[in-house]
Amino acid sequence: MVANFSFHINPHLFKKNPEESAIGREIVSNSIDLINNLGIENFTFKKLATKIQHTEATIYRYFENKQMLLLYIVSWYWHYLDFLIDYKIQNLAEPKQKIQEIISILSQNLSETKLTSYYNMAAIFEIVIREGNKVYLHTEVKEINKIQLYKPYKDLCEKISLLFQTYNSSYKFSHSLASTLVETSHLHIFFTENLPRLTDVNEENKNSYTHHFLSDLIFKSLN
Amino acid sequence: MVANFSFHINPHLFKKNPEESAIGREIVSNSIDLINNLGIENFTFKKLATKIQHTEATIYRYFENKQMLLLYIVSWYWHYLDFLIDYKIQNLAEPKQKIQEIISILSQNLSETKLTSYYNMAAIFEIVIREGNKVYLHTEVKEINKIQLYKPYKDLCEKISLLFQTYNSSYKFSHSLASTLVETSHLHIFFTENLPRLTDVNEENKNSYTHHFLSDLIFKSLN
DNA sequence: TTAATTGTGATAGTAAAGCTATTAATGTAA
DNA sequence: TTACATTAATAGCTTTACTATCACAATTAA
Repeated sequence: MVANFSFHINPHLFKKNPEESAIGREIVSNSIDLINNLGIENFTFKKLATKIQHTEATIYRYFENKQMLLLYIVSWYWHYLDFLIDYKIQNLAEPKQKIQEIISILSQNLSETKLTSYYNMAAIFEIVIREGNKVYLHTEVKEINKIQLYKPYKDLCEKISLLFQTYNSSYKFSHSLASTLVETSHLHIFFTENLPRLTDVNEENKNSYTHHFLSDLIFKSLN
Repeated sequence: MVANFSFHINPHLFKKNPEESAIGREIVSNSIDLINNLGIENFTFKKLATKIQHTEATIYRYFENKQMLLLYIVSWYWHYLDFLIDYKIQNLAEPKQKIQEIISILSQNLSETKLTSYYNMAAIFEIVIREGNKVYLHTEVKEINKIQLYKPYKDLCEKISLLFQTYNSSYKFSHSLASTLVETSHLHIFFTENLPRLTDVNEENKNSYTHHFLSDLIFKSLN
């Protein structure tokens, strides 16, 4: 399926809406590739400017700094996930099936769950896994939270949390379990690839490992 | 209890061992306060140099860059945790009690579990919670892993994992559960403080919340 | 005792990163 | 046609990140 996603993005994320001009779209789309290749620490607006044949100052007209651009990309992912979850579970009858589907999406059995878009989705996933929690793990978290920039993440957790409640209304930690599911899925995809001794992955179970672990974790908590 | 911890720190972490000179100890001890106050992104060797009345170049004689200094601090914490766990569980008979004790330590019911040291322990904890996973969430993770700089973290997970196995030998994800326990404890301490809607914390359960959630998560997984 | 060696921190840089004030060009409205 | 507003480019500045070299003191060697 090919769709043109357009989510309501919090205007505090940018100085000028990058969706509304060709240069803006070039900035976002090329930054996704560049951040993925270099990592956010080595990524600079200068390098991006060179890549898209414009000047640094032009990029500063759209984004306050590279951290805001990263948050823009990660926000886009949160909205995308929210949308994808709705899309995937709408025809499933049982809460259990819906939860299983969410776990599948987060474990990235990608071929089946991916929706394509204008952006390089594989690069966005890698960015979110490696850089995602840097958008809140810093000293300005409270100020950024005040202007609602983490709302899409909270909404996503709220959605998953409600499903958990539907499945087992006596469970006391549904929000925590939802955020833990999202965070643990990202970390585990990173660990299985880079630090496998922090997991129990091996050659045989490689493809399904993260999915199995997350299913075990979530359903044992909920039952 | 007051103790003078001295762990075997991997020599790749520094250019010159900071434990072996007064200036080296000043560098580490003051960097802990400064990184805690500024965050690793705003922390610079120049600011640290000003604080300790020496030059930037002096600091560069000890540490390659601020990321290595952060990894030094986080490594110190991993060793400390490993030591503290041994110290706290040695007199406990049952695996269940031992696991409960580890969860207590990680939930930071601090007053009881803290061992004091030359360094500002409260600052180290805050650094680990906010900056800890930045030491591996980057593009050079594989090179750093090759020179064994994550070994103390892996050893810590191995220790916790073995306890899980003793408690329930049929559980298949003991390493994953160990790393998830450590990571989730850090994230949840951060969330309850800064992004409470990602959890189910409230005014009444505030103090014990993280501990309850982690206990529920771990023992349901293991039973 | 003097000369050579070694280990230390200080000085003084450079290149890149991060950001901004000003100017120039283009499009729109009166 | 002129005034105004929007947008990008130019050129800069400050800070960060890092390094080459120097100076000094302690140690050792002749």
